Amino acid sequence: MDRRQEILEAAAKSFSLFGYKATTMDQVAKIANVGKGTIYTFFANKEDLFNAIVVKLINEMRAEADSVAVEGASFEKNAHARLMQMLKFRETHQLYAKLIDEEKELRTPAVKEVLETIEKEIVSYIKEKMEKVIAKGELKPCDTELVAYLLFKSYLALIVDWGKTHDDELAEKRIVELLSGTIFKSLLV
Amino acid sequence: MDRRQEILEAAAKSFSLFGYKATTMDQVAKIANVGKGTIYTFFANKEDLFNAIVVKLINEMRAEADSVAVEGASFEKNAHARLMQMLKFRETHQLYAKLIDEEKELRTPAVKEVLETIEKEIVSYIKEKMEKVIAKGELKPCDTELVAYLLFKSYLALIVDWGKTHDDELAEKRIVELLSGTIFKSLLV
DNA sequence: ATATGACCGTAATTGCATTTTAGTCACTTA
DNA sequence: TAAGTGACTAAAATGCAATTACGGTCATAT
Repeated sequence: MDRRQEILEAAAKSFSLFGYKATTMDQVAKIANVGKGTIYTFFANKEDLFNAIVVKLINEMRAEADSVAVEGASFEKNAHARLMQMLKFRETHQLYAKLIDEEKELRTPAVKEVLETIEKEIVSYIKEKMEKVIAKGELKPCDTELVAYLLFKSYLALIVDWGKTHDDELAEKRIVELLSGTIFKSLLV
Repeated sequence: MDRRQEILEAAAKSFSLFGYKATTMDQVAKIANVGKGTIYTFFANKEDLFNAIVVKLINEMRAEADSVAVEGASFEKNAHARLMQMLKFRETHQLYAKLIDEEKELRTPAVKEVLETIEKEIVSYIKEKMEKVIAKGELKPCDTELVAYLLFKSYLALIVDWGKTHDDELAEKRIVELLSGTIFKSLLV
């Protein structure tokens, strides 16, 4: 079997299980059943290998977000479903969850960078979907970059941050009512 | 002069200059020109002394936020001015800025707690102002707790977070246009 | 009655020896 | 002879013992 692929799978497994810092190149080589030197014929260094794994993660996330959208549903419904799915992905996806934990506990710089990349990806994903819907005339034209950013940050605040400083989680219904009545409403034509 | 007051001033000075962790009780005693034991006749422990200082900080912040509001101006105008002022206060106020830095660098638990307290204070301050304006009939009744939280988090995202992952800061005008057209608009009767 | 600072146990820090790790490269293998 | 390997190296991380620094107390002083 293709050595590059074996290495990618081994690395994905190890990063998911132990995080970036605690994954060693020897470890990956052993899991992939290749010599350590072989890894360096495909990837420039550890970070390069890591980034390749993260590209896969981003694709999986996009696929999952796409899978919950419904053809013909309103922008609000689909954007909500997509954002909720991506935030769920943060906790569900073993590697993503591990990286968030590592960023909080270890402050590994490579991990911080990668998490920022993923968040930027989420924002541009939302922006992209918004622009499609604007082109269809369902939404008013607007500062899509900023609105997408605001939407993402709002969901992050309500779904993730709220729980950290309050005893009870927010009910999804309460969130929908809030955002439906404020941000989403104002975007309609 | 009143010993309690001397201690408070010395502590404020030291916390502002060196942060929570790097401030020692011996240090405070020396600056205040009292014996260390004297501090403990007024404050149960270091954290208790720290909290007393933070209460002062919160009052200063409220005062500054109140000072930029204009009698008779719209909720949007005043809320914007107040939130901008409080976010400026985060960077301007020596102690507040020091604590944010210490939380980022050192992760001192007492500092984390205190920063959460301050943020909760900001949210309830906004909530309080909102409810007054709703009582006057200028705004629709709504989930004030959540809207205040959303407003605060939105400003934090646009003013503070944006700059961390983008090269350029957001122009205040662009922010006003975004929020005016989305959240604020939807709150009007 | 109030204030003090020497004192105590614990936690943090320092300096150093040891181990681990990313990345290389001379050598092997097919 | 092109592709693959793992012993090797320099640098970084870790573990550890000795030392220092700190929050809080309390017997004594004012």
